[in-house]
Amino acid sequence: MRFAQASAVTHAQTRGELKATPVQTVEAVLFGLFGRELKVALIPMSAADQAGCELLMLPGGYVDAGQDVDSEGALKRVLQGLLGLTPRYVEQSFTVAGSSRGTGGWSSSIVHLAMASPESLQELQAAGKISLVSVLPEQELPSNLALDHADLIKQALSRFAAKAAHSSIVSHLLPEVFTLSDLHRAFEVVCQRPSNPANFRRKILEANVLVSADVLHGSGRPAQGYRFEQPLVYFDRQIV
Amino acid sequence: MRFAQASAVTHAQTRGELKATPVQTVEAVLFGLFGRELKVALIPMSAADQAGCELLMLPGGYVDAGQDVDSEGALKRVLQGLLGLTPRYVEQSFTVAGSSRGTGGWSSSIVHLAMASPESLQELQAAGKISLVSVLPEQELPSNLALDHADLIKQALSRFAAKAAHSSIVSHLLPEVFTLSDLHRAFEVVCQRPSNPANFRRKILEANVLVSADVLHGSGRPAQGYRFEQPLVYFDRQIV
DNA sequence: GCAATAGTGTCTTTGAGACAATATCGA
DNA sequence: TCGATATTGTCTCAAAGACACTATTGC
Repeated sequence: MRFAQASAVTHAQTRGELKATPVQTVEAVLFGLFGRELKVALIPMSAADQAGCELLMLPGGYVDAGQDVDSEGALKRVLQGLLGLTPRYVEQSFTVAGSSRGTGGWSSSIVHLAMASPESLQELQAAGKISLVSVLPEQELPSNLALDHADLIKQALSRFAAKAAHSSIVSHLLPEVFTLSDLHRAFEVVCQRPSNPANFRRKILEANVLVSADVLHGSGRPAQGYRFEQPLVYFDRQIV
Repeated sequence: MRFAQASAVTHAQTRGELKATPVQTVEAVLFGLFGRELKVALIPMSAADQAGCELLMLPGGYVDAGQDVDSEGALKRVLQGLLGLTPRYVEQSFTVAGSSRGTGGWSSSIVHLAMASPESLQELQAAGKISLVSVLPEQELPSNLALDHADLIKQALSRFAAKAAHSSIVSHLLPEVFTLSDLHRAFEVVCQRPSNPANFRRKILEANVLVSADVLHGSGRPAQGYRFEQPLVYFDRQIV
């Protein structure tokens, strides 16, 4: 449906009925953290669009110039409609625009970085609404991704990792209250780089951006729970 | 012209003749380095668009879905048509999209970071085609900027500074061959932060990304000329 | 007790910053 | 010669990393 319309516009335009009107979409690279695995939520492409094989694509849709006030608003509306999901976090990441993206004409996609709780994603997967695919280092993404969406995921992850290294953005992969071990694991997974727990602890505490919360009980010694004072803070130095 | 058309689309859409079709433009925040002053090139808004007073705006224009292959290509075409200028460097920076930008409806602008030689900019200014305004720290931008363009400049500069701190991107403000003092000055100006010449020299040379060129003669002791081996390299650490 | 995870202390290495000293040109 | 800028050397301090050690729970 989405991409069928894109080619329709192109046809119309070559016939001269319309001015060259770019198609504009918003897309989400929606991440969830499952233990040490970072996963991306993808939706099946509607049967109308594909030539037989089962293709996956990023959740997204058209901007509605009538009701959307900005791109993040547009994305939230689309995700709500598509999946009934309100992500824990959404931010505009980058735009990919051009006429050779396989959409049949000029199209412009504003790609967003989004995060949701593993519970909500697991539920959607159980309901058959999304597929969760791992984005591990070394490992290739599945080959049945539509258009340039594999590229978009890689780009989004790379920007996510860059921002994660010196900000608290990974916190949105975790519950409101978390342990330092949880936070450390999130940093390691997103930045794709191991680091020393003791040093991590020192650096993050010295940054003075965490406030203590309840003690959390797990499988070993109970750990101090923390929450971030602010939803997003930037550090002076790299944390991991 | 540009923004008049934007409202036309909105009118059409409220009358139901068109689907809600977002307007899409590309814009350049075009920087030039003049000694220790970083300046941005702005063009006068056409008389048709403004209500009397002289407004300035970023050079930019509509995407032409027929001939543009990507946003950087679109921007280069627009700058060539508007100013006869081919910038030394262009890269997509960020996108601003929404319905409350003063353009009379939903519009999406892909903002680019661009750089040109001071000579070419000076020439365009002499020909009355552009105004050059300084973007110094502390100092406010002029108040006669159209729409949200003052914001766009600030955002672009902030991203430029962030990227400049750990990459060689500022080199495009300089001639092909430059001295370490030149390069140091460019880093200081863009990152808006003074740094020690000796330490800068050590760090940039240890990065092993410069190759020696001819010796350059200035007003004191002649300096070794250098060029970058690659057009854009990322450093492990902050350079300034 | 043991397994498992949380948390502390400390040593070493590296890089950042300050700054003095020396070098080489043109006038 | 001097003024101006380039270039080198070295010292200090702070942050990063490695790693051994102790602490507290459940079983």
